[in-house]
Amino acid sequence: MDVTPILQDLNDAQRQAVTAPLEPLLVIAGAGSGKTRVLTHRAAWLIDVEGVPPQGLLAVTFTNKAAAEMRGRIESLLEMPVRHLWIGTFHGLAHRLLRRHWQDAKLPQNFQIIDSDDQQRIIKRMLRSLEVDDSRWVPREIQYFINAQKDEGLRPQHLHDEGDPNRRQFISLYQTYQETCDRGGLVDFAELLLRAHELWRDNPDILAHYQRRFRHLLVDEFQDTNAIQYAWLRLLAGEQGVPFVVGDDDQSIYRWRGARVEHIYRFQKDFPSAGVVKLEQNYRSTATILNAANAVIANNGSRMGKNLWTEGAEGEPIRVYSAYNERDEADFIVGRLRDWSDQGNARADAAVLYRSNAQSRVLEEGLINAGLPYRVYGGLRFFERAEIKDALAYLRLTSNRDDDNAFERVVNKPTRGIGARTVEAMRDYARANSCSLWRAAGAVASDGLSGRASASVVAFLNLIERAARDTENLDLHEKVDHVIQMSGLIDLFRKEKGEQGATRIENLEELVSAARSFEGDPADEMSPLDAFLAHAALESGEGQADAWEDCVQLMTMHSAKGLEFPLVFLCGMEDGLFPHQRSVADANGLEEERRLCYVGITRAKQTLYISYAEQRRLHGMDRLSPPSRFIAEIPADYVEEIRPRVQVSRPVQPRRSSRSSSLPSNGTEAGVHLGQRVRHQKFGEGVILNCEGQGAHARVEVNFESSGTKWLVLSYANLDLM
DNA sequence: TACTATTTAATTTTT
DNA sequence: TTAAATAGTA
Repeated sequence: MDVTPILQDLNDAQRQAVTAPLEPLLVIAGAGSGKTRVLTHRAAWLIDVEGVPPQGLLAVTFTNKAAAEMRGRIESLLEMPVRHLWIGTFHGLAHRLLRRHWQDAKLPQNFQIIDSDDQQRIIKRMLRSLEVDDSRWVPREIQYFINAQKDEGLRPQHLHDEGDPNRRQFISLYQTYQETCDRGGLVDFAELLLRAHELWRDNPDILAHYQRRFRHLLVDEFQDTNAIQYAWLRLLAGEQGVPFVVGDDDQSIYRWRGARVEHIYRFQKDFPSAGVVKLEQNYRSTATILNAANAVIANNGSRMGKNLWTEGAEGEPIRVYSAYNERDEADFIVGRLRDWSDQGNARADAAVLYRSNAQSRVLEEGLINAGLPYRVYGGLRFFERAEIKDALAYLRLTSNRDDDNAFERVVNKPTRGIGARTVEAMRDYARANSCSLWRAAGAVASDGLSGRASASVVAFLNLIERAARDTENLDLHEKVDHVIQMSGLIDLFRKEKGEQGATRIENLEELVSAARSFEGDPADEMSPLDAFLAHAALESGEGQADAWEDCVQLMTMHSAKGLEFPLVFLCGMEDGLFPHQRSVADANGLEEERRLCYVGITRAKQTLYISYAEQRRLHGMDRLSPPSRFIAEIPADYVEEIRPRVQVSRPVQPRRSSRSSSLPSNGTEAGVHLGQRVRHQKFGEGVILNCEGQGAHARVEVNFESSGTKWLVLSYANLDLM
């Protein structure tokens, strides 16, 4: 056996991990240290060298993208397709199990997956039907509570109110929510994991079967596992299993979503024979960037401890820009991006990272003005679009009449004379007889509604029945197409004014072609339609968007995890924004923010800019905030300040001071500072954004309220201070 | 039922 | 500021 292809191009630590004995192993993989490479080469090693059959291997990731990438890389290493290899997300694999063992999992065979949007609708509907005040019991909070419990593996019966009436209400709502889902055969994301765990826990023979089959477990992003995912892995590993887990405790940024970095520390206790390998050699960034990242993260306590290093060059210093305000910051970034692009670099190699999505706005404005193409990550995904969810709701109804969620969504869309009143009557009936809305609709239509309303309801019921019958034997994409045609959605969107409607119709067409290219797993015992619906819920459709023009990448630091760019901007680096106000209160929160900063810094390969604004307009209010404390944690040796920090003075109380003095025409001294309000004879009022030069050549950049930003020579401009 | 006014709240997000 | 959700009106 020639093991060269598997082992060549691996460094010592990587090779140690890949060729480790068949014992549990924890790999601490720093940013850019070849994590995916180790994972995929290990898989190839197990199959090719250790003789593990591909079906004996289970690989788990968090995103579909990571799963697809892993499969692709393993296949190209082994130079063959590995169909029997189970690679997937926790949710995808759990789903697969539940489909196979739906009876033992106590689910109806045609159970359907709901996303968090559906989940929230169900909760709102439940509150309304229970007549619970939704301003006191906020749907979002209830949703969060329910998911948090499920993430911990807890059912309502495991919870105690502890004498707290508030908590009692939450628990009771959780209970009701679960009953609603069970009645409709609906499974939310957390439920997939919880059910899959219970399936194994309560059925030792099934568990034993999978334990025998999957001796080798490969886990990616191990620091992001939540309690139920970890419990699931442990069950599967049992006594004989060989988990190979890869993670980085310094990149754990999803605690608020239930992820517990502690699992990394716990792993060695739960698997005493486990070895540990640290990957610290970085192949991505310059030494300067790595040193900065190391220095920042060193301020966190409770780490495994790790120090990234590189054989590469020291590189450029990190440039820190102190902007006057967010517009100035955007101007600066756009200027650099334009230079980058003008120098012949790919725009897609540049990324602007920020803490919160709202920050993209100013940047976008700047980029539009400069005519630089850009792409903002993190909008609605394909399958989350309203029109797509409408169409899917029709499809769901044809597959499962009892899906109340789908029923409510489209019963009057397009409007067909089934108003709030009628729906209310159906809800009442459904509640009184604990049946689905579908059955309630049938009952109410024949007795209890006005003739007109009744006719409308019957027409709707017939429409769905007819859609189901007519498309029964059609191929999936024809079925999707037909149901969309029959639904009347196309006409509805055609009437919509503006481009919106046209876009929606295009998206519906796209849905048909998504169905055409969809290939379900023939091993699954699901109808192609159910498989497609599950696919739509589990893969929100990131890959749907194709072929982007070469453009600058805008995204949050969270969504940048796992990516890398030659040129990176970290912007909005101000205390209160980053670290975020809501996180600074407790030490855990602050440490997570610091890890996020570590993630941000380590995205950069060559050039890193950090910027902050002295003054920022947030929620319509101007706020002054100090630079992020994380900036000060970067040793000065690695930093080059582009413009020294300028102190912005708080605006004088009466905003318009009556005494305005003329500027001295001979220089930048006395009274000219960034943020100073000035008035120009022609351009009106504005704010100084920038100054440059001295004496007769001194110039200032002023942002005028009515005429935009301009550079003016001080000695000619005759500005009045205000 | 559709459009308009008012209110409210505002990290991060994958499945 | 602004986007979304709700309440009120034609």
